[in-house]
Amino acid sequence: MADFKAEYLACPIRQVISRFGDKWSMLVLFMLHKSDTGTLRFNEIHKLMSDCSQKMLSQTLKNLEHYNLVHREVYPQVPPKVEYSLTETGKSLMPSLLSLVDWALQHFDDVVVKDIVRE
Amino acid sequence: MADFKAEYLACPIRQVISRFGDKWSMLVLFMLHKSDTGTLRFNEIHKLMSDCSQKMLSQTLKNLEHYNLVHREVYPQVPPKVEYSLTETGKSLMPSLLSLVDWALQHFDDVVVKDIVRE
DNA sequence: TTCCATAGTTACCAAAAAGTTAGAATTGCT
DNA sequence: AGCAATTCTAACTTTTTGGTAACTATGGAA
Repeated sequence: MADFKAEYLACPIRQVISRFGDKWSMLVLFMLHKSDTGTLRFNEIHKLMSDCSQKMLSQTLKNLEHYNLVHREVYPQVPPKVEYSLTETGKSLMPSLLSLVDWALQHFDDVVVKDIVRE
Repeated sequence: MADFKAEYLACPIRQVISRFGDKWSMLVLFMLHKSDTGTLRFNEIHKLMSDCSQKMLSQTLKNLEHYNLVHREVYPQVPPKVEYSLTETGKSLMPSLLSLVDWALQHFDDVVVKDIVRE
């Protein structure tokens, strides 16, 4: 997350990658998209992505909220309840993201199996 | 680049991100796509992406070749000449990638200016 | 003979990202 | 008093990524 002035002049790809190209962001967006109700609580997301630590999930959600892709709704209860959902901007990213997912599924053999078979 | 068995079971997003979500891969693909002839030499790419070091460019190209997104053609000359181009698989990724670029352009204000103005 | 160009590689170091573990905060329940 | 539930945060460590600068190979040209 550095050098924004340089990126301002550079390609939009750089902007996307540097902000959402981390290990978990796109996966979180996808989970929210797939959810029936459109919302998920912190622990629900965590269960869906159990290999993501609480810390990383929290960090990822904060980042997505900062960039206005995810909305965070806090209910003043004890124990706390926080619901996450996609914003309109977040929703607008989904077609592109799903397109990437489709590509990955179609080219699974070219790209993924290659690494697994190697062992 | 680890833990492929886990990823095999996981979401295709993970597969894409873990392989091409680095700082330079998508940018290289985009440059090859934009090229008139469809091919670019090492130094040509380097000039287009001058803030990418030789080492990183070399590494990135090697990775993209490994995953069959980029074709590497060596001409046995001195000084050496090596031409890079997109494979069919590489070309097939472009619509999704361009869709992401469009999204970034459309949501520039929501996402990018935010960081720049902050200073 | 020394230099040039091209396409890299290598060794070393710094920075960033991610993981682990522990614990904070709240309040009702037992 | 002690515990449970939920959503985090802090301190620390490890892993991964990226950057710099110097070096290699080749054969023709000056």
